[in-house]
Amino acid sequence: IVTWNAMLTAYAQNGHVDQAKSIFDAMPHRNIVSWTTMLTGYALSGNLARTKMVFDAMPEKNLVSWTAMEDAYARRGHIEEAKHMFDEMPQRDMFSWNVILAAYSELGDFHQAKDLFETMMPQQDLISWTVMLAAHAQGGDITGAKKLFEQMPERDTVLWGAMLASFAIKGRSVEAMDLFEEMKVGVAQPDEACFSVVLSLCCHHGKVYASRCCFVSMQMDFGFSAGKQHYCSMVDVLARSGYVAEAEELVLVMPVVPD
RNA sequence: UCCACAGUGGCGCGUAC
Repeated sequence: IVTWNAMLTAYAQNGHVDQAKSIFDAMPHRNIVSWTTMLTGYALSGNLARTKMVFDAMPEKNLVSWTAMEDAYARRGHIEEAKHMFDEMPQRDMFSWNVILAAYSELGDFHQAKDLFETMMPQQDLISWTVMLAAHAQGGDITGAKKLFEQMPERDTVLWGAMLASFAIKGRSVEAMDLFEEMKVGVAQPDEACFSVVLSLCCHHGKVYASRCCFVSMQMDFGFSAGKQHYCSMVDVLARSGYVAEAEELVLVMPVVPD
């Protein structure tokens, strides 16, 4: 059953929900994991009606399936239904709390999010903090975001990335770059998303040399392979700075399909 | 008791509008 479920997941999470359904029907046995996998498969494909049908048809439900349904509504912007799931579910854990928190944040309902975070949630974890940091930044309160960041007892790469992106999006380039330098000396491990943010920042300011250093360092020092966004920034900054031939060369040699 | 398969966070792509 675990092997069948693993197959199911492979199809369902890669956009082949119809093949997943075939496997689901062909499986000798199905358990709650199989059902929940199908539920998320339909949710990922954007078919909310089918998602709900699976949820209703499940022979048994647990916290994971309730949360998956809650998340499916939240991601389609159906906050009322998501909240309803949340209210109706038999138990709650950090996942279900964070889903509803992220839903308010995503909708730009900062006050609901803040209220939930500060007074209603029984506790908060790193993910809740990251959502709130992003919510502050999204609402333009970069100072509040920074304060949250500095107060954090623990920080992971995603949280650093959220702070970095918040600075970058609000035009606080110097702080963004300082933060990135701090990461690179070993305080935290930057990932591809961090490099994307920094590259687009360098690009935006027309800093060809800095862009190039960043682009090279990402691959040489950190072992990441450049993706479409990274190439896009490099090509952009080169071309805009008059290095049209170099930009063209890069497009020709890059292992990415140009869009 | 622990270990395999399903649910939550940052940039972007895609999808939708």
